[in-house]
Amino acid sequence: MQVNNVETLFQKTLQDSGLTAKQQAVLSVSLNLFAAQGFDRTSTSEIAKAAGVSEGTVFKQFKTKEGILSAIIDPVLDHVIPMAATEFMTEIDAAKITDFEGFLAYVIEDRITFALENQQQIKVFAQEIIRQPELIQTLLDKVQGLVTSKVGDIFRKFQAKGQLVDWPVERVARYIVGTVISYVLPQILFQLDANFDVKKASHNAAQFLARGLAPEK
Amino acid sequence: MQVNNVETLFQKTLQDSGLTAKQQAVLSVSLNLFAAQGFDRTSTSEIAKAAGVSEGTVFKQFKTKEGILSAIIDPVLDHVIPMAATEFMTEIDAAKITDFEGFLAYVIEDRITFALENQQQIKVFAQEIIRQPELIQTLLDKVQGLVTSKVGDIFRKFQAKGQLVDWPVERVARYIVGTVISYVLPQILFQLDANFDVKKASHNAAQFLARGLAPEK
Amino acid sequence: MQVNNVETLFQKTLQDSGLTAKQQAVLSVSLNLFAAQGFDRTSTSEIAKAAGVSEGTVFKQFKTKEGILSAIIDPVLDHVIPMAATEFMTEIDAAKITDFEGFLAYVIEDRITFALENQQQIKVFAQEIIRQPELIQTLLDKVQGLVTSKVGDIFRKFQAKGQLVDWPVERVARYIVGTVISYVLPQILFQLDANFDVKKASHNAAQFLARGLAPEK
Amino acid sequence: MQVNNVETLFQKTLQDSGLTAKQQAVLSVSLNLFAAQGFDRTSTSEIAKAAGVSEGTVFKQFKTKEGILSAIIDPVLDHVIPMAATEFMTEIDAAKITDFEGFLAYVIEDRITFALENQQQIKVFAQEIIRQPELIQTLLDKVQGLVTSKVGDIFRKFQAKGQLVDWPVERVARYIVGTVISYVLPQILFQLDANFDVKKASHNAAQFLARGLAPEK
DNA sequence: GATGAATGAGTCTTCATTCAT
DNA sequence: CATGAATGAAGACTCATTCAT
Repeated sequence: MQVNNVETLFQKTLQDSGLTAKQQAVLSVSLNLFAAQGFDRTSTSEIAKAAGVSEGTVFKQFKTKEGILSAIIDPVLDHVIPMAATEFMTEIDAAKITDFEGFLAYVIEDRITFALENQQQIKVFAQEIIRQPELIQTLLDKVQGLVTSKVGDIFRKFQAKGQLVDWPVERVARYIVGTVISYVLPQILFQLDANFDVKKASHNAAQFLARGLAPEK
Repeated sequence: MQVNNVETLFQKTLQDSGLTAKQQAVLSVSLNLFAAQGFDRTSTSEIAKAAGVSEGTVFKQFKTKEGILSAIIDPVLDHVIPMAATEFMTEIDAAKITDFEGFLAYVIEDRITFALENQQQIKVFAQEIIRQPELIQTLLDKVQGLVTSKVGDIFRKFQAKGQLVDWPVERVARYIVGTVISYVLPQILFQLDANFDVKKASHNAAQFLARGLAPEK
Repeated sequence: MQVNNVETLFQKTLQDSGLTAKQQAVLSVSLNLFAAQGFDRTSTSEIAKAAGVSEGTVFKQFKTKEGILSAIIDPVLDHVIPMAATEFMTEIDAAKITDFEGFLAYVIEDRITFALENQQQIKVFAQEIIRQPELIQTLLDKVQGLVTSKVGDIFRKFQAKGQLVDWPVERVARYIVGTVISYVLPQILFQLDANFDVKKASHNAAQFLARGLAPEK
Repeated sequence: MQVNNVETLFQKTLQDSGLTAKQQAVLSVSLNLFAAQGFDRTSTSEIAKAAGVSEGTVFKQFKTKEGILSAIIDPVLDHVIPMAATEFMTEIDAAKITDFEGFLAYVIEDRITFALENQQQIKVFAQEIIRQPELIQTLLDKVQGLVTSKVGDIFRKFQAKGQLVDWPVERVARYIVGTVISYVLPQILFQLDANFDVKKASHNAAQFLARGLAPEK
């Protein structure tokens, strides 16, 4: 099964970025600190100390503190998410998965795993989105075009097969996303459930969704 | 239909609090500023200026900036939410609503309305929860005891009537909450949908949930 | 033996002052707080709270914080010390004490006792003197005229009797004062010696001084 | 004659401290301001302005205002005083000074000179001791071990020679210290005597002490 | 490129003092 | 007289940012 790992991709981005080791340390450390205590509660001197560099170095490359945040968020927005989406879409071979519930189980497990593996970035992103609601539009713009048509195709295929209710794509997507989030968000923001079972959660969610999205009798 | 309005309750709390008009202004202004730009990005001098009081006045009553936050959040935690939950529970007369989907539609509309009317507090709360994950446990503790048994009773009644699948209460609740959130959260955090139709949203959500939570054939 | 108790005198001053009970509480509490933690480190709100009065009351009578200090120090300067000095001088009956060492022992014990009984005022005074060196001149002016002639007379009497070296009054006084202080100051500022024996200390000091101030052979 | 100059030692400590010129200016200026107007009455902005640096610079190095005080007091406690004591002890060659009064005159002049040359530090120290009585214990601990045995030896030598009364070391030391203080303290805290004659004062003090501490006939 | 000392605007907070009730 | 809410100037301290080395 495919497991997207944004961290790896992000780090590869780092290496390809031409940044020195110290600058990469700054970014890496900033990601963790921002995720753990928030952007506003993380000082640049804290970053410098944690990264083992001077305070000047932090600004040499990124100009401002916001610049560090951008350097973390932008590549996610520009490359990681699109790339992940593309890979994801490519890999989905709807033809092979004829069963809608099976499709859901696959997708959900994949996305939950993805999310859990990238808690840090998601946390930073989530915090930033609260402060900059326009970010979500940017995100939607990036992903939507890419995903919509493909997802729409898939949904239509399942609808044609009589496995999916005849609702608009957005509505169907909303319930899927909402259900996945009800599992993922508590897990990411607060580690409530220490022994969280991704497999079981995905199966349960898929089961519920398949029923709720089954076509009218 | 009953519409809980936390704002009214909160302001009543204010009036009963023995706070002077100026102190209430501080709290009121702080709520709006914290919601709009976040706790960390709101300075006490900004609050003082917006409330039309001196900076000393802000601290005379609330001791610290965190104290203001507590004065906003604590009553919500201590009174508003329990009170709202009680009222809500009391009002639900499961006997009258024999139809599960009707029950859901009622509950969902009520809660969406509640949430939309209290965007500010919820936003402040949401931001604070990210920084203080233990808050959610406090919240759960407050509400759970109150809600669980009653909700459990209702669910069991619908299960007995053959309108609700025989899943654990938590699982059923999770899907309901997740679905509601998928409507409410975007609306609160980013005013994406200018002309959001609560009635229609509630109906749709209830429809989907009733199908997903229908008993096995 | 005569024991001057400035505290009693001070409190009598208070009662005669026409101050209300609350105002007296303010002064009394201020004395203790100033002695314990210093003038600068004691806030007026702290005084108000400790005295059980409102913040306004503190200023009603004494106008400023410095005013409180003055209300504590001035009577000491204006009445207590002169009165104590007068009493002291009056009581000394040099004629009866023909022995210089006996005279010293008497005086020293009396003054040490006096000092220990009035640690608070002395501490406040000491702290204030460091900040306002001119205070000591005021103090000297008050006491000197009163004491000098009398002390001078006594010294001259002992010199005439061949029990006291023929040095200027100031020089003799300096050694006496210095020696007494070497016993008293550590005791007042830091309670070093828990079981301090005034009687023995006085006797020792007198013995030493009598030898050092004995006339040349 | 040996003249300890703490100021020089302190400044050497500064130079060895690796502090920049600006930081040294902060310390130097703070010493003078603290001595002149007290720690509590000196604001950090005042220090910054007087030192010709920004307020941030003051805190960059010393973290807190108390940190500045520590940076002034600690080296005195840790290095200057022990060093001065050692030098002092080393230099005393009791063998050469067979006369107890001569010994006293030497010692007293040396210490008075030392004190007068370091008025500032002593004033700051004195003020701080009133607020932190435990400091004196620290000071005693530092010096006592160093001094006691040596001083004890010297005293015993003079006692053996029949030049010093057979009293406990502490008692003898107390009178010497008390007498010296009676000359030094007024001079340091209030510049009462503009043309103070160290030589004469030392001689007088030594003369008095030698008589008071002469062995019993 | 990296350093870290220096900056100064800005933050939270305290406190002596005033004044309407 | 007494109260205590309100004030605002000042205080200690932080922090993003700059720049000479």
